[in-house]
Amino acid sequence: MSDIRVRFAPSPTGNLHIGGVRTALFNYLYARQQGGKFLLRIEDTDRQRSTPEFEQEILGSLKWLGLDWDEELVHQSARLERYREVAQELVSKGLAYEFEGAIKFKIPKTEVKVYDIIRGEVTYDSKEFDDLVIMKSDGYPVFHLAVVVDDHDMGITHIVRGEDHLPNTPRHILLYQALGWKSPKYAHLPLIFGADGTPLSKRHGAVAVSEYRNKGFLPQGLINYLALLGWNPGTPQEIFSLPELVKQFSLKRVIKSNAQFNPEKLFWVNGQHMRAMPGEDYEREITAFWKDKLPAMPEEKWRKIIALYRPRIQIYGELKEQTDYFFTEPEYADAAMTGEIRQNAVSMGLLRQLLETLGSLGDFEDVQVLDQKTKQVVETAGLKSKDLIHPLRYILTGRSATPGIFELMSLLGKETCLKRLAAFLS
RNA sequence: GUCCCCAUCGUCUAGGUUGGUCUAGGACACCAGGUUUUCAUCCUGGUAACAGGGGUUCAAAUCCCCUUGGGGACGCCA
Repeated sequence: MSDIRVRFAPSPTGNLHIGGVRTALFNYLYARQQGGKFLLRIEDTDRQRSTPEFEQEILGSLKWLGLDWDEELVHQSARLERYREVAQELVSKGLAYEFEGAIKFKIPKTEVKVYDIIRGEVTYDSKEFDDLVIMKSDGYPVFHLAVVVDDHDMGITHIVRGEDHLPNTPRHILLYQALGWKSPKYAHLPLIFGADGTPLSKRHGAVAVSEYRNKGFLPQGLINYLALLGWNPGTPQEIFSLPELVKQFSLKRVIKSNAQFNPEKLFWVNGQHMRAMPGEDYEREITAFWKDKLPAMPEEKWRKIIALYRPRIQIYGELKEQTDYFFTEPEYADAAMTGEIRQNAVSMGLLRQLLETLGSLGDFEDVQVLDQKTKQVVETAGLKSKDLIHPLRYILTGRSATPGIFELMSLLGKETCLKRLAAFLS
C-alpha cells in the first residue's frame, strides 16, 4: 500500500474514445502497480454539452475494459460551492478580481518550472500568459480552477494526462502557489494520432470504445494495443494481460513522441488474445456476442463452426461475413471460377460421379468417410484430389478459401451439400 | 504570430542517462519459402530507418548548437 493517488477525469461531452482510454489505462496501471488509488472524476461543468448518457457510456466502457476505479465517483457539478469559495478566497487575498461578471486570476509574472516525470524540467515565463478566467459569469468554474481545487481536495499525488495539457500546467502551478497548496507531480503522455498524422477523429474510423466493443474486439486486446502506444517494457514481449501490464508498467519508460494509431496491429494483437484465451472463454464470449444476431442452429454444430474459425478471425464480428454460406445459398460471384468449372468436362464428370457416390451414403456425420469416398472418386479417374476439392469447395460455399472441406460438408449436412451440388450441375 | 514539446524501418518501437559490443534489434504490414485439399493458424527467410548541417571526441543513433519537419497551447471548452 502506498499513498499514491491518481485520477482519470473525463468530461461527459462525448463517448469514451481511444485517447481517453489510453490516459485512463496509464493512470490505472500506475496506481495498481504502486499499490495506490485510481480515482474517477466527472468534469461536467460544461452545462451545454454534458449529458448523463455520455457519463453512463464512459462508465460502461471503463467497466467493460476492466479499469475499475476506487472510492466514490466525484462530480464537479456537485462541488460548485467549493469552487466559488476558493475563487472568493483568491479575490479577498487580492490574487483574483472580478471582470464583467466573471472572476479572473491575476497571473504573477515569474518563471515557472514544471517537473515532468516523462519530459524532465520545462520552463515557462508567465509574462506570456494572460490573466486566467477561473469563474464564468454564470457562476460555474472554468476547468483550470476546478481541476486544481479537485486534485487538491482529492489528495491527488500524480497527474497523468495528455501532452495537450502541458501548457496548462504552469498556470495550474501558479494557482497552487496562490492557494498555498502543494502541487502534485506531473506526467504528460504523448498524443495519439490517426494514420495521416492528424488528431484521431471520426474520419479515421472508429474512435469510441463502444464501437470496438460492438465490432467484437476483446477488452484485453484493445488494452494491450493501447499500452504499446507510448510505452514498452524494454523486452521483446508484445502480448500482455492486464495483470502483466500492471506488473511491468513504468512511467519512466513512457515514450516522449506522439504515436500513430495503427488499426492493423490492433487487429493482430486482438487475434493473438483470441487464440490465447481458454477455449471455454472463447466459446462463451463469441456465442454471447452473436446470440440473437445469427439464425439459431444446433449447439454442437455452432461449437464446431466457431472452433473452425478461431484461427481465421481476429475479432468476433468477422465471423458472420466469413460463414455466410451456412446461412444463405452461395451466389457464385466469381464468374471466371464458375465458368472454369462448368467448361471443364472432366471435373464436371467427376462432380456428377461424386454426387452419386455421396448420395449413397447414409449421412455426412463421419468426416473420414467423406474424405475417403471423395478421394476414391478422384483416384479412380487418375487425378489429384485437389482437382475435385477446389471445384467442390466453390460449389458448396461460393468461396475459394474455407476451412477443411470435409469438415464443412459434415457441418453443412447431406441434404444441403447434395442440393447445392445438384443445383450447380443441372 | 508567440510560447512549449517531439524527431530511429511505411507504422509501433529497442538502443540514447553510463559515446565504442549498432555493418542499428524486435513487432505489425508487405514479399518469398515451408506445412495444409484452399484459406487461416504456425514456422523460416527477406525488403526497409538513425531528418539535414555544424560542433565536441581517437570514436556519435547516442552529447551540444542550428536548420528543417511534425505536434500542442494560446476560449467565460475541457
